[in-house]
Amino acid sequence: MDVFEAIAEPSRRELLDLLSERERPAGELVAHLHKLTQPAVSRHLRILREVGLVEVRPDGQRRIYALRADRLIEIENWISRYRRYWPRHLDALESHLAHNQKEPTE
Amino acid sequence: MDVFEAIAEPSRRELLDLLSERERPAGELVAHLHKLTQPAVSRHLRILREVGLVEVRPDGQRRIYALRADRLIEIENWISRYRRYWPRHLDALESHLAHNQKEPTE
DNA sequence: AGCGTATATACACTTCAAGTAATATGTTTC
DNA sequence: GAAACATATTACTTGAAGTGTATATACGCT
Repeated sequence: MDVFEAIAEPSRRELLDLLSERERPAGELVAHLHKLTQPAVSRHLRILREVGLVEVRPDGQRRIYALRADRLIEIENWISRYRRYWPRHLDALESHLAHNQKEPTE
Repeated sequence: MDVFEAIAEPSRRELLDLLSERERPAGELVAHLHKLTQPAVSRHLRILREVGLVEVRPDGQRRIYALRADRLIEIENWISRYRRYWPRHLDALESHLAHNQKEPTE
């Protein structure tokens, strides 16, 4: 699985978003992704680790996960060539962001 | 299927890259993606159309496909929050780009 | 109308991703 | 050492996603 496939799954993007705030133990991540069971989250974390998007270190019984954003540059790499299509969308982007933040999440 | 899932498949990214240069008829796209059969390319084009990343217009027997980059902003949206992790990677990014362009494509 | 071309769709199949329950493994606490 | 805790892995089911082949459909030309 590559970086693009890794982020295609919404749960893994959510994990990355959580870790972009700060490193967290696995259990905390499980608590946030309440739509999934603990084994499901564990599997997603494993995929992210294998792809190189997170790293983990033991802390007693716990496993502390941290973001490792280096390979996300591959996404940046690819998407950057499309930026020229929306030079006037920056305002729209901000509106878009505001709109998303207001919408309720089902 | 959403935008992230759409670009997870390398063939579809390749199609988008080709169309970012200029609009092209379906047959030209098939000719470029020689790893896939014509029906396989047609299915990928259909997925891209359904997700809203390309649009098509008839031109006699041919179908002319064009990029529609608006929804790629969702990728930009998401990846932008990770930019802060590589402030010093811009040079590395350029090196990375150069390296990729030199590598032979299998 | 028939034929050729361009391209979309149907069908059959394979692979594997995603989920859960159960279980295994390692660490800590008592 | 047993029990509790934290979390990874296994086994299994389901369904999605990918492919090639065959075929259908639309258009152009004669």
